[in-house]
Amino acid sequence: MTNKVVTRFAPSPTGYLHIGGARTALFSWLYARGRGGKFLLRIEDTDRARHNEAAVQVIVDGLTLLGLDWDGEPVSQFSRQSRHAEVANELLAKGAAYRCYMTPEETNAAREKAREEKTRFESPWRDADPATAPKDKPFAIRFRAPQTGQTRVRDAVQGDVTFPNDALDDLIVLRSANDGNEGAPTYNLAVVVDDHDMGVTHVIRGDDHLNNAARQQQIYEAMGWPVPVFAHVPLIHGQDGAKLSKRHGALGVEAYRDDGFLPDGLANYLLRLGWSHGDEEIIPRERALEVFDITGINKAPARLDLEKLRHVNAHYLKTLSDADFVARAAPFFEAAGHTLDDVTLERLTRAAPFLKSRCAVLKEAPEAAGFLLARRPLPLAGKAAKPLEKEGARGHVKSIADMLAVKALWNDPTALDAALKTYAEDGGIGFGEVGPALRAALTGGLPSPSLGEVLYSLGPEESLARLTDQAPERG
RNA sequence: GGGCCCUUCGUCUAUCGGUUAGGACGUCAGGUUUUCAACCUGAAAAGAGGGGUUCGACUCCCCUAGGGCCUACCA
Repeated sequence: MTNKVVTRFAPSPTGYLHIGGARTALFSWLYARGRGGKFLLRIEDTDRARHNEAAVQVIVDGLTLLGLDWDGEPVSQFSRQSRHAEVANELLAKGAAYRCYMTPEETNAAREKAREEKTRFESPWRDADPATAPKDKPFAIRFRAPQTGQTRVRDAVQGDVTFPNDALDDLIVLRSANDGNEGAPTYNLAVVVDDHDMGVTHVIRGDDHLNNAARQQQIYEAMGWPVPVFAHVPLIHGQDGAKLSKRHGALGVEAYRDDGFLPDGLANYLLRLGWSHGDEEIIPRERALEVFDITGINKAPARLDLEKLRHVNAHYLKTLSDADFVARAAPFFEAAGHTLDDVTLERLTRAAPFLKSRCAVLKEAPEAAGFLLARRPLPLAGKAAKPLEKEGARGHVKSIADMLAVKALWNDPTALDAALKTYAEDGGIGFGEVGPALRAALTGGLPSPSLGEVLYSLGPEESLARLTDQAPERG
């Protein structure tokens, strides 16, 4: 028996993998994997209405997209109902819980009254003589929580947090027939039972669960189970400081992928959001596995900053090999309406170094590759055509086309650049006399890399054709 | 209403009582330059407010203000 770290990610299936959830999943994954431990996935679908295969698939896809893997099959909380009921009955047998026969109306009234009188909500059945229990009325099982004193949660992020017990009333642990879900556990029971049964040692989750931790701890104690280490990480907020919601833009990680963010870029950004390791900004996965620790997590919520995300992503884009970059960008070209035949693919691969430096996200690649994708004859309107209207410009274009047609340097952009420089020098003219005209002829004025790279990317056939298109009319 | 948490440049953050309060994104200025980027250099930019404790507080304590979470037979 070792003290292996076991963490888990336990999202509620909402139809997308929330970016905040993705971050806590990343934290949990890093913490476990960085220590040779296990990372588990559990779906919180205690509520029957939430039990939905499609929503589970979305979460699985989202985690996979981020490069996170988990041990074993995802556990559905829904499938563990009988075990939850078993524990609820054990609690009952121990006297740590009791049957509560209150109707919804009675509960509401009592709750309201307690609030008005600033007292703890109490069920009359807590201390009722079991003999007086009705025979055929529906009942829920309520946890018998301590009425006085306090509960202290030791949190690895938040520190010690103590709650007055009179603020923690007796929660229902197993639902009654008054609810459509008779015999189903409630969240707080299910998490405790599942985390215990799954051997979870570190519960890393959003701090919206900090209050629940106190109630859950009471259940652990009532069952005599060891309490895991809690680490409640702050939620992610939008640019305006309010909790991240739909009006702030994309919530699901899928949306970020669709915008062309890389898994590593997204993960690095998310990692640094609310967690830091000195002045390190670029922390690749391997490094993260090495240095991530709960102690670096901040207590304050962080705001999502798209610009910084783009910057980090741009960095990872540059680390991709040319072929990998093109392969990943391909779907974005298709989506932009470009058909990628072999010739185009080859040109894109040759232009990859330029494209990588110019895009922050893959979605921008088609626009950056505009000069490659343009069809002859290139439209040259207004400003773009100007360099070619200069005295002698078209003549130079023609001469250079002739020169390049016989030179065998098409596999080396720097050699191509050098050849152009040499042409200018030999002619005793400044490069400014020929450069702009060449660029206009080759790219139509679209953003492009150095001329040598333009020629190299386009290849001899297309390059010479574009140049010849702009040669002076032979009359 | 009650319980709990949070508060350093616009944003993410460093600082673990003594620093010219550091870094990154963004912004601005300059450089490079055959276009657009990239890149390089530099600049502006912060301790919410008020009380304490201390020789000395961003750092420790209290109050105020602002923000957030929870307060379900939701998760």
